Amino acid sequence: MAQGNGDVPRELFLIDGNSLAYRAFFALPESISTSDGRPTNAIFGFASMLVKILADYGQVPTIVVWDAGMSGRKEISADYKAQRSSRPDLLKLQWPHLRPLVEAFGYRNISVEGFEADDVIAALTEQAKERGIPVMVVTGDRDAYQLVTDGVRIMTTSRGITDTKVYDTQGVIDRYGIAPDKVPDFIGLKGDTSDNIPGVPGIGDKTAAELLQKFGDLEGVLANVEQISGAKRKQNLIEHADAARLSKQLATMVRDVPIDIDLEVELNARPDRANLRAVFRDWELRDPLRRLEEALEAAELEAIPRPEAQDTLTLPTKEGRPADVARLHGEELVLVATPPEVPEGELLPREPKWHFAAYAGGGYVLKGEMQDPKEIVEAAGDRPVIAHDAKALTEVPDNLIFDTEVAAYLLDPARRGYPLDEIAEERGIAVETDDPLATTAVLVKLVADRQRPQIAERGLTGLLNDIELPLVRVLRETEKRGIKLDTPKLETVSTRIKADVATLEREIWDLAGEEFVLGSPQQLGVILFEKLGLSRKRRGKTGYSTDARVLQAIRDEHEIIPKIERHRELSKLAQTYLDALPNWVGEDGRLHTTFEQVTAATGRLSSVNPNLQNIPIRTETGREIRACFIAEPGNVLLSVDYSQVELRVLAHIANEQVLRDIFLRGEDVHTETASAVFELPPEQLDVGMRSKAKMVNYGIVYGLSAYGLADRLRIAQEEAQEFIDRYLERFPAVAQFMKDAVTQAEETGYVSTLFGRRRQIPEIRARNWQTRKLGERLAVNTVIQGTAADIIKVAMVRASDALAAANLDTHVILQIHDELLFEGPPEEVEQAKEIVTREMVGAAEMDPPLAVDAGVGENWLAAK
DNA sequence: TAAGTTCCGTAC
DNA sequence: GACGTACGGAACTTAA
Repeated sequence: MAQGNGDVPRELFLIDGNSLAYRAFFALPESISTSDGRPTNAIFGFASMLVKILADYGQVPTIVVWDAGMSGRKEISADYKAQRSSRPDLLKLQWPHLRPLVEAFGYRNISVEGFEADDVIAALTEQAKERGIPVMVVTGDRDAYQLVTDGVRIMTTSRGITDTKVYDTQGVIDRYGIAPDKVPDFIGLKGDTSDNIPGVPGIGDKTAAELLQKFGDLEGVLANVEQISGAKRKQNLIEHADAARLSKQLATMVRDVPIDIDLEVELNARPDRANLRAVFRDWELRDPLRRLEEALEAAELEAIPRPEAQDTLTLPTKEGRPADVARLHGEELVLVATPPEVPEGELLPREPKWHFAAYAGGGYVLKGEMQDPKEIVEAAGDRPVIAHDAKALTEVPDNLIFDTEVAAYLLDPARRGYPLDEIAEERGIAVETDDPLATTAVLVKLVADRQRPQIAERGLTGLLNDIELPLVRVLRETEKRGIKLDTPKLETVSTRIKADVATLEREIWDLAGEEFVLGSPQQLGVILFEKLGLSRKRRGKTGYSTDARVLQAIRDEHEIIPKIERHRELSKLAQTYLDALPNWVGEDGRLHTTFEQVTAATGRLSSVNPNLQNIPIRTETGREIRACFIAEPGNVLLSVDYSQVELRVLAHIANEQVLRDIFLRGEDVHTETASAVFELPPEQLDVGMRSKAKMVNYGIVYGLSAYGLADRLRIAQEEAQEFIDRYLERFPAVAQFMKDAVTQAEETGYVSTLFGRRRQIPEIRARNWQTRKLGERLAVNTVIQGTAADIIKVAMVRASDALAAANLDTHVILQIHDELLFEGPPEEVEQAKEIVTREMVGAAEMDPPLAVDAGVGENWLAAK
């Protein structure tokens, strides 16, 4: 097996096939069988155990060893394993299928004529030890504890078949009170009923361990029998001394079995997935199959990043200036940079120095200091650049051809983060230099080389090159430009709102009869539901729920409730926006958010520090806050947002003609949906019908459930289900699309957007019903939300490019999922609007086509 | 005291 | 528990 220098080889699993098969057979009811009546309890248990090992330890090299004789023990004792000679019929039927099962896992079956499995295991363990390969012996036989030593562990099954325990040397001592090498002496004294080894009568676990601790080994015990207390025990030891010696002999594993096997070859086993699934299906091992799929997927994720060989790469570094990157030979230049450290207690160092490192694949890494990250980016010129989170360089290189963080995101968008050392380590990449930053530079190069084929295999190249990488620069420019906040206006709003909040607080305290922390749901719950005795609705994990829906439901029960609702609304706006936003204003009077490109699992962007994607608009006070986002004097804001982009995506992907026609006719989609579902002309619909239809439309996008819809529509679950059924009847292609998305997730483990973005959905194979249902919703929602995300990303790049190409001074300043906000001179806004509309509508060819609404204003509210 | 969790609410 | 994706503030809990 290929191993890196100094790497510990992977643990070799040696499984006692006979022991495991018997365990499985007796542990599970004989009623377990296939639908055509073939018994499968042993197969089920055996397979479950192998899956369990796969799940817990990954694709470990494994050899399953079978008995092929008695290792000469019958000659020693005619009674040895006497009761096992009659293998039950039901087990006999299953026996021939166990070896093929093992092979399907990619594991090796071994038996040596004339020898028992545990002796073969003992011999293999010796061989492995000589080669420094750690071993895990899997067996139900206690004899095998004698093999345990440094680098050799034992896994035993207890109660159920897959309920396992692992013992190392200390584990054996803790469990039995003796060292592993004394196990034969131990069994010699106490016997082993399962193997018909007699031992000494009256001596069990405790006494055997006690005697061995005192006298060392069996011979020591027998030699000192006079010192042993208890007349009966002494007599038994004397009378059964020879039986004890014989028992010890039987329990001692033979370690010199002649085996011709190349362990190095065995260490590379790989499961034959198709065959494995077929075998599991054939034996109708439904539950084990589900766990198998989970384990295979996990093993796969582990297997991809863990390549065969990876030695630690050691490289020298050279000090230099940014301009020296020109001397690095190699086409692609890796750039990394870290900002100046701010010393404790100081605001800024006197001479802020960035550190940089650059590497191009040659014999050394360039490292050095600079005043500004621009220096290194400028020095790179138009040379192809690779980085990990290029946006963090503050200046995006002209020719960014790869970004390891973005690539890692495309490969697995549902992860929480992509630290370089983590994604390198997963790929078995190790680098050493004399400088951490230089090491980072080399890691980026090696990781990129690993990721490129993975990106290509999964069809993600276009998404990366045409969408995500160009977007990096656009996002960075958008962040830099920022958006102006009308701080004085925000201040006046803030003063007024805070006064209102204070007034409300006093009024609420008066009504409650005591002062309490209004912001504490816990305290509020006590006041409302215990002191005032209002009707309790839902309970959370920790107490009463006091959320907006609960408050609304009990609004008429007490005059305190509307005040609390109002207080909630205003205090929320005050602390989240009015208080927080001014602190983020830069020296230029503008807010500069950071767009996270590798955070949302669906492909959406997110916005942090501050989050400018959740600025209020729905309530009146919220709209006042939104109006504080303004254009620079002399400029205007242009807001262009997609109209019903997700439902259009749904109509397109699902190929749903009825829904498509609604858009083609240009009608209001929710009204038309209501009309279709309620079978009424639009003019006969009441307001409630449209809002219900709207909720169902959104529900579909989110992966509708009857419960969720019932909850939101405040109707019975049955009624909600009926409503959904009618909807899906009217839009049958939508129903089909949902099924297809779920099926794809089940079969492949992931779903894809229109642009090929992938998201793994492990939830779909969960054992837990709730989690599986969640997986189904994720499958549906990710396709729609993800495709919409792809589209606006394309639009953002296209619009930005087109505005620049037209020499306009209008620039994008925010992206809010389905909306792009621009700022520019009023005299060019009409042209800008045309360009942006054209580019957004043209971002994807769809049927129905994309459509946008545009607005212009001095502030964001007015522009919407 | 710091870090993590829960609840809640804002956006799309 | 409970229809998707986010971020974040405050209260509260737990660890050190």
